[in-house]
This record gives sequence, structure tokens and C-alpha cells, in this order.
Amino acid sequence: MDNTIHLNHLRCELKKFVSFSDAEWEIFKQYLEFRHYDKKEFFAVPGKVCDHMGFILHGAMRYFHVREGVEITGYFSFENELVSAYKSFLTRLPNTNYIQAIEKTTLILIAKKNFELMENNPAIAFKIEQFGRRIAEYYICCYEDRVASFIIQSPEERYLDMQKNAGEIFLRIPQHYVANFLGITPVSLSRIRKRTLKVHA
Amino acid sequence: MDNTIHLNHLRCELKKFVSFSDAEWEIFKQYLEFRHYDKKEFFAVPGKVCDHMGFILHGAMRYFHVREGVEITGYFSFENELVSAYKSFLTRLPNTNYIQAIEKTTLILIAKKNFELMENNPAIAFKIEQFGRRIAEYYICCYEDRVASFIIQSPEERYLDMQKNAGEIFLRIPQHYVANFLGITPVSLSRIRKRTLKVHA
DNA sequence: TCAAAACCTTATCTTTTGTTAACGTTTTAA
DNA sequence: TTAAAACGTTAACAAAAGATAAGGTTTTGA
Repeated sequence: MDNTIHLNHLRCELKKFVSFSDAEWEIFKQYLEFRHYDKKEFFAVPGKVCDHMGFILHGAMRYFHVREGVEITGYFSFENELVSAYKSFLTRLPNTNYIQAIEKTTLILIAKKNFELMENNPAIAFKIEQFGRRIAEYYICCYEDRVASFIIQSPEERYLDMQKNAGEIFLRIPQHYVANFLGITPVSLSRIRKRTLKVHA
Repeated sequence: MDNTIHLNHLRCELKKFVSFSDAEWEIFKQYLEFRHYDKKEFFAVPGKVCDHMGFILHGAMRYFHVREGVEITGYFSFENELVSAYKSFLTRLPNTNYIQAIEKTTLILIAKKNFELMENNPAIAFKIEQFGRRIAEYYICCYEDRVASFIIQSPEERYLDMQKNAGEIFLRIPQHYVANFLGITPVSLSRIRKRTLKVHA
């Protein structure tokens, strides 16, 4: 199978973090693997160290914790986004949540050990260091906003914001997952939807 | 004034991110400034780009938003921690919250422009890149836990966890600030305290 | 195709939180 | 030193959310 198209796509998408020279890209792409996940297949599970970072070519992933036997969804990732149990990937400590494909999903993977090989390869070490930094900084910006939303906004306001800014999500994700993401129960989200519908009608 | 002791202290504390060689440290420390903040003095305000990252030698800082004229506290930083409006510092976009000293506080500052100078100085660029990466990765791990706490835990559970793991905070921070940090109102925290007190009595 | 599972809504009841205000104590600053 | 401000608690009521269960629809998978 020829994956050239997908690798070029990846290189292009990664420009929002860092631009690889042709020489660097030749090295970098050697360390990538393609992997397909069926719906409901797991990318990461609790108790195991997360050894990979993935780039989503197509599909979607769901992050969730299990607490007293109940799944609580904390996050989603979609096409052209990265996916990883980042803390575990960074610290090599056992992961604490599940990451699962919620559609048929194809990832391009980078193994932690390959990351480390590149970090020790002078031809690409600096670029990898930049790459890792930009990714981390990008996610910090996202996290800053997300934490602020929990501090400043009510669940209803979070829902309305999400509907405005990420309405697409609702077309692909069951509402009871979205509810968890907003920090509330599915029943509560259903009520909020009913409430806010009347305002617009 | 001789700040050698404080600079050595900083170098030691930064080892949790990265170790500077003697040569690198000589360069790095040239770019640092000391600054004192009186109680209630601002490190960052909304609408202005945050141009510095600070290391707290002593004192404490409070992060808060103002919403409809009301202050909502989102975070604190203490001795030997970093302080910055990180997203603004990284993106050069106007900051959206206040960062204020809540005690007499002394910081060692790095200006963004000095960071950039070092990023372009071959003698230290790689180390700076590593430094920036490790800081970002460190905060990502913190944020991952903090977001999870909002998704998984009730306010009461967050309070009990905080009391267990960061009890020291309560000795220095007014409770109505802590309440915001937990995502609730001061009145609600007061009730939670009363409730949970009875369990232990 | 068809039974099972998943999903969303609704209802009921309980618990928790928000809001506002009052009160007493402590801290602050002139 | 002293008046003002800040702080924590409590009360009363309203609003919102959690828990549980039931019902109907849609999706899934054998």
C-alpha cells in the first residue's frame, strides 16, 4: 500500500507546530507506523503505559474514565488532531483512562522509543525538541480555556458555547458522552437542551 | 545587592525541568531580572500581552477573572513555582485575566524577548528549546489532572482531595478564593466544610 | 430481518448549589 | 487607635443537578 499521500498530508498538518525540511522529513517518516482501529477498539487502557502518540487520518477517538463501573467521557479527538494519553506518554507512568475509537479510525503512530531515538539523532534532535515543545504549548492553550470554562461558566453556558463553536461534534457524538464532557449527567444535558430550545423558538 | 544565592537557588529548582551547564547558566542568568511586588500589585492584567514568565522566590500569586464585576479566582502559585499568563505569553495575544500578588512577593523574571534572543543564540538555543518543552509538558500533566477532577469528581470530593494534598494552601489563602478554585461559591464551600467536618468528628 | 442494545427524553424525588442578606469576627489601613 | 473593609458562617428560598426508573425511538449486529 502506498501511503505517500497520507504522509504528505501529515507533514502539511504538522506545519502548525513545526516545518520539517526535506532531509528531516525523510528521517522522521521512517519512524511512523500506520494502524487501523475498528469501532470500539482501544488505543490506550488504564494500568498500561501509553507508548504512542497518534495522528488521526480519519475517524474519532473518545477518552473516558471508569468510576464505580460507570464510563465518564472526558474528551474527544477528530481528524487531523493528535491523540495520546499524554501524561502517561510523557512520564512513562501507567495511564489512568481509556482511549477508544468511536468510529473506524486510522492513525499514524509515533512510538515513544522512536521519539527518543530521534531526540538522540543530531540530524533531527533540535527539530524534534521544537516539535515536542510546540505540541505541548498548543495543548496548554487548550487546557487553559477548558479549565477556565469550568471555573467561570455554568454547565448551561458551557453547552451553549460548545454548540456555537463545535456544533459539528453533536452530529457525530452521542449526547450522553457530550454531557460528561461538559461535566454533567446525560439527564441534566437533556433538560438544558429543552430549556435553551425555548429561548430560541 | 548580591543575588547570587537566589540565582543558585533558581538554577537548582529548574533542574526539575533541565540542567544548565556552567557556560549555559552564565548566558541564561544575564537575561534574568529581579522584581518585587507589593501585596495586591498586578503581574498581568486583561487586554495586555503578558511579556514575562516569573519564578517565585517568595510570596504567592493569584489568578482571577472578572465577570460582571465579580472576581473569580482560578489558580494560585507559590514559592518555587512559575507564574505566567502562559497562553498570552506564548501566543502574544492579549491576556484575559488578572494575576496579582496576594502577599509581598519577589520574582525572578524572564522577558519574552530575552527568551527569543536565547532561542536564536546557538550557544544556548537547544537548551532553551528543551527548557520550554519541559515546562509546557509539566503543566500539561497538571492540567490533565485538573480537568479530570472537574469531570470525575463532585465539588465535595475536590475539596477533600485538596485538603489532603494541598492543605497548606488553606493556611495562606482566603476560603472564598479557594471556593472559586474548586468551581463553587464561597457559601457552598462553607456548607461543604460543615458537612465534612461532622464525618471526621 | 429481528431481537437486543443503545440512546434520548420525561417524570419524580432528593440532594446540592446558587443567591441574597444578615451577623459577628478579624484584618487592614489611615 | 479606630473606622472601614474583608472574611466566614448561617439562614431562607429558588434554581439546578443527581439518581432512578420508565417509555419510545433508533441503531446495531447476529
